[in-house]
Amino acid sequence: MASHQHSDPVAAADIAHHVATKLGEIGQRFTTGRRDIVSALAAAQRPLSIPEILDQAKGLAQSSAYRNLTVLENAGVVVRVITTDEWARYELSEDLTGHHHHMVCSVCGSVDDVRISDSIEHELDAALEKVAQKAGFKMAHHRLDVVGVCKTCQ
Amino acid sequence: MASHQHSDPVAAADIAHHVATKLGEIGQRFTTGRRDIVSALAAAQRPLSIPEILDQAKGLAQSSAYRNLTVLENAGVVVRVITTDEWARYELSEDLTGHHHHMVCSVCGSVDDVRISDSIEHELDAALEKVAQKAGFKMAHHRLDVVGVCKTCQ
DNA sequence: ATGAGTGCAAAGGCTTTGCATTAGG
DNA sequence: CCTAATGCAAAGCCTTTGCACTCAT
Repeated sequence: MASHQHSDPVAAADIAHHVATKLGEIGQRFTTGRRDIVSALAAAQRPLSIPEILDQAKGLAQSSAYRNLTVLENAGVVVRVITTDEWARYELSEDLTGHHHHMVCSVCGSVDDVRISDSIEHELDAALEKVAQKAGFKMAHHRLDVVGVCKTCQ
Repeated sequence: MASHQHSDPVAAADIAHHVATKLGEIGQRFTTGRRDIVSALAAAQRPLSIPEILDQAKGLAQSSAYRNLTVLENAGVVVRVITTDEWARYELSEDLTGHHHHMVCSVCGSVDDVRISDSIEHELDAALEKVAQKAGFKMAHHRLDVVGVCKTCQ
């Protein structure tokens, strides 16, 4: 067993298989449109907005993108990410990418992934669990963002 | 000087004065509508949605609420909070409330304030600053949420 | 064949904006 | 008085939904 470590990300090559399985579990097909979306997200290594996804999944209707992302979210392979941005962003779930956080640029709205040490994650979770319990709140997970100005916007 | 400690919150009684000053700095008046909004936010001790604000600032038009919140945000006394919720929430800036985080209920969307120890905040900032620098990102601050299920929804 | 998936266009819902009116200094 | 602030209603913008068509099983 991997001790207190978070579960490891799925290897890139196995993502498609993993997604197909998860979709199958809720009676959904792994169609071309969904395959394109997952590929775009897997390649990006950061949360993508709908326009960005549509750029890479040429031929996919905007409404289908929204619908498919909802299906993928229900299947547990995609997560809707909230930023200061006007529009929603999506990324593969941490089952596939591993636990990480985001750096959000307050100027251009871009978002990149970052990871911090397990020891700090662990301490943080312990501290949050403590205050959550005190409030009768059942913690599922935490969300941590670095807000600032990206390299390009400085 | 208060060492590494984050700046202290402004006493409740002084909030109005502080807000008036900040508004004055950008050439804005502290009108009745704005006073009502600030009072509602100060009393709530948690981020409020526009509907919640309008409930307490009776007589204020929705459009005025949006406009005033934008003005207050520009004055640096109000912050727009991002949650999983469909609608925006607003709270007084940390200048007034002190540094804190949020517990977001994934069922009903409610949000409550939480605070964790300065030592962990400090460690966290150090770790985030490190990864940010490595990416050429200029960190302004961090944002941390506990996501889970609130007392009421369990 | 037969229902899921897709595209297109229209509808929704929160937020923003235009314009005439009101009020604070 | 004179400009900022407000209310009301219309417009915007991202997102969702309806409906007919297509594709895979």
